[in-house]
Amino acid sequence: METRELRYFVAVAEELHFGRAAQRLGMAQPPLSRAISQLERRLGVNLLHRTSRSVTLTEAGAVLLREGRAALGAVEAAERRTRRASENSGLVLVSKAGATGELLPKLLDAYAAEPGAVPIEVVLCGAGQQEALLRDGRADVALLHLPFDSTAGLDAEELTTESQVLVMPAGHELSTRASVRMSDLAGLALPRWPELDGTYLQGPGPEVHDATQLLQLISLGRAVTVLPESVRASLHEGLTTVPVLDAPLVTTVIAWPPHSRSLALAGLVQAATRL
Amino acid sequence: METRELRYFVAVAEELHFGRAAQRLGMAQPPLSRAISQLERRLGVNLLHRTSRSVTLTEAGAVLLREGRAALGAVEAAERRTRRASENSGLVLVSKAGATGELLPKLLDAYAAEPGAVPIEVVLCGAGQQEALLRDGRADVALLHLPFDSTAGLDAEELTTESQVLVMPAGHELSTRASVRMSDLAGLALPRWPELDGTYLQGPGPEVHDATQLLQLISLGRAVTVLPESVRASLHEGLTTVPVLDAPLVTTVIAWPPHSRSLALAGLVQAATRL
DNA sequence: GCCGGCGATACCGTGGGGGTATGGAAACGC
DNA sequence: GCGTTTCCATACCCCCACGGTATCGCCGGC
Repeated sequence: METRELRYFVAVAEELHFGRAAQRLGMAQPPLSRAISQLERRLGVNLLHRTSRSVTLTEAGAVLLREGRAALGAVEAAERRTRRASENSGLVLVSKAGATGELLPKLLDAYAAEPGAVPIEVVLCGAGQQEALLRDGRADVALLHLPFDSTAGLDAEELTTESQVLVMPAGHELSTRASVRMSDLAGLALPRWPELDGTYLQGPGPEVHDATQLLQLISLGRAVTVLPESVRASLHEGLTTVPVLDAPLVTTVIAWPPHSRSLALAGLVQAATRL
Repeated sequence: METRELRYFVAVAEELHFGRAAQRLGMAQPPLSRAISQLERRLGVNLLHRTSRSVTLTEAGAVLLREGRAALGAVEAAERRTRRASENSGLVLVSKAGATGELLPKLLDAYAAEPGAVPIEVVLCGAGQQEALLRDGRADVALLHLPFDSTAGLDAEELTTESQVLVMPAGHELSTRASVRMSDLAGLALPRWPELDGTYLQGPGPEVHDATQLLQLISLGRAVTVLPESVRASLHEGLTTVPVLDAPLVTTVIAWPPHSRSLALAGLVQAATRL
């Protein structure tokens, strides 16, 4: 199977529409139709249920969509990492915007002080994006927060564990409490984070994709939220916190794609675990 | 990058010889040369140091070899899993030959008794091969033994933990001891297992690649070894064991590629964790 | 200095990937 | 019910790029 065929199939499977998929791929619809049928014939597998009115995935098609995306990611990663290896341009570290508190600057300082340190480029992204960046080679190493992020398919080392606090505007009704429990938060407008596929579940509460955005919404009184206690270091005026006793503990880990330990990466991980 | 180009590069990088690589690929040498230079030009990266006498990898080339193999594995996996999904032919479970004792039959029985169980094909392979089989889609789920195998890049659930015993012929000088320590084994002919790349380190002791082979060598008095205590259930006459007090504990885990939880796989994992 | 080995270059033929035009089936409007 | 629209498949054509053969250029060994 060629990556070209995979790209074609993924486009069709995502659009469920040959015309739009062809447009997205910058080609005409007939060759795309032909390419997909050829792929099906070569695999000996029906990937799509077609009527002249609609296209849907077969079970095998769904498998190829999932596995094909991963394979395309791996190919892209190979390409990007090769390019970067030739430029010798250090490491790319990705973290959620606004979610690392003091840890990230401390890590960067500690690592930079090591002999043989390479430049570290820091990329901040929205929630749930780090894994995709690692997977397709746009990043080499990530700071993740369990249990929100998943380390599935990654190597990881634990760095810190912390409890969580409720973040709210200073005048909020719960702000005078010494502590709260999750049950006290029932009915409050907790923000909704994107799912793995980038969409949002239905529900009350605003849709957010990074911490800055979220904190601003809280300042405006449009939301409250539960976050790791380290955010207290970076709160503006007008926001206050109280501990949430029974919120899950948050573990910050440093994670990287398996089998891609360069010397530089090993040094960074070592510096991180020594913090 | 097309998978064809990747296959070409991997062949050349492994052979370090255009002629042999071309032969392996079933093509003539000139188009291969051209394809590789095109790849280098398109990537904007030098992958090979060439003299008219020899070919070696550049640093970037080494990265592309590593990442390219993984990417090709992912593409193959996509293809195989798609085919298998269309035939609806159950799951393929891989384990080291002779290393699972009672656990494997118990797991298969327990799972088969569940409603909606699919057929499980069992593949037994040599040490250190399971990960490759999972990676390229020839298997869906594996039984691994920590700390010998690695779960890097896989999802896993722990099943059992056990201590290790020394396995030796009945008349062996240590067979009368109630227990031994690792230091007692210094100088004995411990067998050598293959490394991740399938080669063997230099050293005394025979080269082995599965437990059956190993037990036979022990019967012949050509080796002794340290294995998880569950092997005692499957030892023939003439072999005996004593506990090794300070050998690392062995954890058996069930592992699968991340993000490939089919319903059938989820059922199998659940059955395994309930054992 | 000649030969042998190896990678690069030159040149050619063909298959397949991509384009346009059109067919054909199904849903929708009136 | 018939025209219209929508959307995938088919028919046909063109051209590029992939692969093959022949040959060159370089280098090391006998």
